[in-house]
Amino acid sequence: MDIKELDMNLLTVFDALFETGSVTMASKQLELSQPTVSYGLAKLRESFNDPLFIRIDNKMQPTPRAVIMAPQVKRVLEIVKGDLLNFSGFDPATSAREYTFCMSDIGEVFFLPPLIRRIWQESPLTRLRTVSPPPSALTAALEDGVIDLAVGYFPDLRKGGFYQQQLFESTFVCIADRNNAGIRAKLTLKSYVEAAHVTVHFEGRSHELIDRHLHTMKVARRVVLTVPHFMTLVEIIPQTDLIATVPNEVALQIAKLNDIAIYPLPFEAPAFALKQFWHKRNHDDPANQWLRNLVRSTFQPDGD
DNA sequence: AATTTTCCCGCCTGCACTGT
DNA sequence: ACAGTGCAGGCGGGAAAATT
Repeated sequence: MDIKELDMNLLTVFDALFETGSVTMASKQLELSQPTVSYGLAKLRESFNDPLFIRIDNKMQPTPRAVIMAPQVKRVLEIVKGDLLNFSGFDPATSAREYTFCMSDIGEVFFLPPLIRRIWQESPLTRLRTVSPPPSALTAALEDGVIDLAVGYFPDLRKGGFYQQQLFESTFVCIADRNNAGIRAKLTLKSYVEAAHVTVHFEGRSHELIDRHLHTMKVARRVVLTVPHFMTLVEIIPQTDLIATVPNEVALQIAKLNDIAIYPLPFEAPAFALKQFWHKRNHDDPANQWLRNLVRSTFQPDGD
């Protein structure tokens, strides 16, 4: 017999009949009508080409074939009930899944170390990968499931079908060499305007925020160098008189790696939100939910 | 070409009844 | 008293048609 010809629901009828020895009792146990169980028994008889249960007085006695089948049927039902229907889908302790994050280079430096610690505490077999696709490709990569989570500043992710959650708010500061000739103790608007600037044009586009802000303030700065990575600043700043306007977290990371000075901007700097983004296809995925909760609790000020 | 909608057929169920 | 059968109604699945 082909498995397609067997109605799996009939196995529960078989099991109830074997346990109760009665069509009526089996129908009560299964919450079906008595004729339904009788019809089910007829189908079982046809499927297995055996009477299976024979009425002797007022009891349905199993045939030798039914006696052999009974423990096998029970095992199948236990597998379905226990392993298939109670499938929670994800256990961080045993999961060996690989997750792909989208982050800027400084995002990797800032977000990854604490995140890796938390992830491996709960899920030691998990593997991680970070990528920095261009903004035009990020949407498709999240949609296609190539990227599980984007963490940082991604103003281009405005299309429908995405969820986002704010982690914290950041603003800008200025970094410069401690012995920068143009700055003494405090950064003034005059020295800011007169200084030579290095800017970072990376895919995350946070630089556009400060550019727009300076434009509305009608403040012109002299940009003499543009680089694609924040990490370049680690070596450039201490070796030149260039200054850079960067997110606060970037400045703190760079200051850890080289001896640089951090100054508040001589004007009110715009704030911007660092968020995590995910596509709706991953919204209900238990593994992605676990990952998002971990990111949230690691970086949200009121997270646990 | 893929997805959604519609329609039809077959199966399941409950009721009523007969058989054991 | 309980198993089994026939019948009618309702529902679901699959195929075909329509739509995007």
